Amino acid sequence: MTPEELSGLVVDVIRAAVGERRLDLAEIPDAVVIERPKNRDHGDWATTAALQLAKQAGLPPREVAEVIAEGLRALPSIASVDIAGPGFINITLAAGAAGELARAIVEGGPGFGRGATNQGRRFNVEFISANPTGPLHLGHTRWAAVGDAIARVLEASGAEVAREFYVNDRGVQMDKFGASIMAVANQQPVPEDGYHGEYIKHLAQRILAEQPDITALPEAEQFVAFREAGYRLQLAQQQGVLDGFNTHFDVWFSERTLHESGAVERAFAKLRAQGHMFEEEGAVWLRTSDFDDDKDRVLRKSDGELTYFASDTAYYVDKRDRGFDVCIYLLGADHHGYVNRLRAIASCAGDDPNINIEVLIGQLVKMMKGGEEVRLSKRAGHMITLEDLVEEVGVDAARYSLIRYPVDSPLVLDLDLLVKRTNDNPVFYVQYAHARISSVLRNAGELGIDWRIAEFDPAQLVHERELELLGALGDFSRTIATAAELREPHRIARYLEDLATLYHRFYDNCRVLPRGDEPLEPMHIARLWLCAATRQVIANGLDLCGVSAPERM
RNA sequence: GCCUCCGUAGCUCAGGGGAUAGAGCAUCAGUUUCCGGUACUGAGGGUCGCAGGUUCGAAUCCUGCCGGGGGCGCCA
Repeated sequence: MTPEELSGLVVDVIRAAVGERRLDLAEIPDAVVIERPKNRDHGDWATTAALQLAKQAGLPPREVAEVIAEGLRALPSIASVDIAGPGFINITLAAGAAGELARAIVEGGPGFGRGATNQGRRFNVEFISANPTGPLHLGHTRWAAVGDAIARVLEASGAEVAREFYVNDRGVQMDKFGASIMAVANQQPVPEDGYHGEYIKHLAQRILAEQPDITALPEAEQFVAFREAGYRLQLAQQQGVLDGFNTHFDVWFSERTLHESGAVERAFAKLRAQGHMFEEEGAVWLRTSDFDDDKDRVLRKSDGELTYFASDTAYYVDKRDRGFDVCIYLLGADHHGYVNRLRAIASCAGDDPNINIEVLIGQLVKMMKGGEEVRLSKRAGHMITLEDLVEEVGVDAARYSLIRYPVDSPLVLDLDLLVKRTNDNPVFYVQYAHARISSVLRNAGELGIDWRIAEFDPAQLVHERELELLGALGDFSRTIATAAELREPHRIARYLEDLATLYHRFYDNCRVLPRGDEPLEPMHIARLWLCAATRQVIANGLDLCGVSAPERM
């Protein structure tokens, strides 16, 4: 039985009790909270329904619990019900009912655990959005992993999701970038405020190889040619690297197209109609201070130039025009000052900033190697890039370790640890469990055991370790739903680590395959189903992290 | 000055108002005729930064302080 099914049973019992006037409730809940008790002595599952409903029922929680417990005890799939503490209801399932979950998981396959809490909602998840003026650094790498995982988790909750990368291909930084490449190509010193990385030299060399006559162009033309060629090459570099990082964007949105397509004018028209635009000192402003922002923002400077803020504004309006219900932004902590102004944009556009826009702020990433912090600097020559990290630890370890912490906690990656193939390294611990199960199932095949077509008797699963494992498996759906709702994919990783531990404990105590010349018993088949179910959940969970589930390692 | 994040075991960190606050590492002590020991079992280790408040109940929510990271001024 899945916890969702159990929740349904509890609701049925409550409804019946209300019908018989044993409970007096104005409103019967659609579902109740079903949790695994921390202490296994308390049974398979627990619900706080009585505590939640006591006030409404006008009864002490324990009396409400007694009514619910009585109804549950009459059900054949429930072995026993206890009331504890202030009114917890602890439930132990009948032998076969708990084990049926393994069948549901195996039959559910890759789709097991998915939910519908976000069915029908369209999300735009924007992340990284680096300038196309250099390689992606470690901060970008965190967003690549986390943003993609958030998108995956949202999809698993039924949502339609677009992953979007905003390309800042307009403005001063692009010009500095172009000027830097041109300077190097002409063997001149790079401007003081330009880009100095080694990659600038490589870009210059490639462009010179492709366009040998480029330095013969007049300076103004040459500058544009270098800038555009560098842009094309650098963007392609970022795209290739992200592709290799298992992060695939649906939309690469160029800031230039925002201006060329008339999106800026459309956005301005909308904001003007909403009544939040005004002119002062020759500049055009958005009155964001009408909302949470601490001051008004300039859209068009007095010299006629559009500000970066104007692009942000038009971009948001454009996303909403494209039909997204919720626009999620992932920004680094160094951009946290943008939160209020972004939310104010939504408000000025007539949207609800608590519904249509979400800005997630992530703390920055540090990296340790040999006990020393490696400093990051986009402008400096010594830059730690996504490729550097992947080269050292691989895509799986990189993604997993970036995902397994809440984004609002600062992250320190210990490279020396991440290359270890031991269980200090959580991704190996989880992947190892998957490989170990795969091995057991392979061995079953070699013994001629086809557990899939053999009859599965779930009542065979009665060992304490088996029930523990089943309980954890049953928590997977709720973990996904919570991770999606809170935009916290790290919960998936933590869940997988707990699940792996419980699998190892089961494996240590419960022999799965018949030994030597032992006959094949129904218990063996049942345990193989449990193994297969566990492997499926681990694989599904790793997929939500964008991490591979190896059958051998 | 204002904003924001953090403060939980020796270390790195989980813990969306619920039962005795958890995990990994580290330390110490154990476990294997045969399915992957890259595993498992046990022990020690805590005024959950401090003080108030909200309520049946607070590590969790609110306020104030202390300590630390980061940010903010027609810049991109």
